Amino acid sequence: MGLKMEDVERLESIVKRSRPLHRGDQLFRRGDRFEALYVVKTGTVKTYAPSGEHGSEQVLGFHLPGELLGLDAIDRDCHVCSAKVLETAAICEIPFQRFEELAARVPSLQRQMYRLLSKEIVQDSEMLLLLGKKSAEERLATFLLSLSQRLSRRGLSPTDFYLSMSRHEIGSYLGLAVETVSRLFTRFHEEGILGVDRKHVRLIDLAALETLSDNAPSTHRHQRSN
Amino acid sequence: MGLKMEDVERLESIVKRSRPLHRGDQLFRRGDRFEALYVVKTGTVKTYAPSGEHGSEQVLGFHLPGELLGLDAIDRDCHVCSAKVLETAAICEIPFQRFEELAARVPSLQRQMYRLLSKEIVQDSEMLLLLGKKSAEERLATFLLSLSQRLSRRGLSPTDFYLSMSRHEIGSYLGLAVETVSRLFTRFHEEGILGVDRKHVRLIDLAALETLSDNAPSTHRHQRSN
DNA sequence: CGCGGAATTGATGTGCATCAACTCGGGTGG
DNA sequence: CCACCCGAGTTGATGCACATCAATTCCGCG
Repeated sequence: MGLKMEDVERLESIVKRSRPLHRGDQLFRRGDRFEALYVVKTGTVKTYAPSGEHGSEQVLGFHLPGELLGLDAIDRDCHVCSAKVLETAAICEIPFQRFEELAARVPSLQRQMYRLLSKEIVQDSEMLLLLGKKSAEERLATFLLSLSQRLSRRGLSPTDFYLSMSRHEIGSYLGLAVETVSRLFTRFHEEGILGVDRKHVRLIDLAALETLSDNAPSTHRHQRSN
Repeated sequence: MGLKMEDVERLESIVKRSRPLHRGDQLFRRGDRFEALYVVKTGTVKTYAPSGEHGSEQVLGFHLPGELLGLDAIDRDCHVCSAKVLETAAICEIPFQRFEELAARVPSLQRQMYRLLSKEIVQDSEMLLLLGKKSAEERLATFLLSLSQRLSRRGLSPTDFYLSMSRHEIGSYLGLAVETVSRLFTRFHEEGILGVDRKHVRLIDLAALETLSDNAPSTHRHQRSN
């Protein structure tokens, strides 16, 4: 992380460990006053925002162990999206007020915070590219690879994992209809790229996925060059 | 801004004013070492990243007077996108190293910086919603309204402005083909929502645009509920 | 065991990309 | 100052990727 041991300790001294949360629990809601940032220790959390008025929602992200959420709330001092637990989760809470005071005295922590915020921006812009230019196939491939990499970073299997989100949520996140997501899973399965059993996924042909993810001439597709 | 006068002065003391830049000039390129953040004083700048390998690009944003760019580079210490001047521009440069030192001593500046980074994240997530769920019509309406608001914030006319970007760039930014953008301009024009003459735009029916922007039943459209 | 939401699968429709001319304007050089 | 050119923009015709609609099927759970 680039932090000294003593700094890590100081950081930990202000962190609160929350009781375990369960599927469906809300971590925070759109409009809630901004109190703290959250770090996922185990489990999965999704962030989402309403879209239109007919109750539909846009999934903004999935947060796996080791990942931070709540950064959106700093600007207006209140959350602009909601966060819901998808899979029994342990979450740490970092009171922002106190964190800020600490950061002001610890340059390396400050730096780290800037980096995190910046990384978030970079990731969002990768997502813009995905939504703006990629085909359905490319999107799902990219999504699966992203999960794979993020899990492996935490020492979990990069090829064998559990999708704690529904097909519907995957679709919303990727800008696709549920049915399209379902069909793609089936197709990837048939093509021997992955094994699917309900919510368990086993990535078999990583190389193929990467090819699909970059630019995907499945048959001889029309490039969306825009 | 929420900064005291003296703090503003201290900030200004580290800012460099660059010579005027002209259409086509590069402010920075993907891969360039991260040195500074930039503030647009006048003119317009676009940020973009390559996409695929066939030379096409994804436009990531347009930066108007008063807006900041370069935040993406903090994370990896190098720029992950390129920035090009669209319209003769005056740009201020904020050396990040020195800014960071100053911010560590000025809490209000620190706070402001966090806010800016957070705001960027919020805006990106609004863009995700746009690209993930909105129709072509909604996208263009949203885009025009966004320009309108941002210009008026700077005291410029919110209803009468010049598009310094090409139709192609608008399309890339909104995830649409040039032709679609062109057709929409024509349609909005015919419907009396705006006046278009080449790159000059005059917003006539703001209310209509806002309706279109939120959710657009042009005829009796199919909701993309995802 | 039986209900209900999630997922799959198939049939159909459509919004927008793509392909293809054509026009327009602005710059260049004769 | 006009003829030419070339890239940007417009407009029309066509096709396709994916949404939408419509049944089933498949669990998970009370």
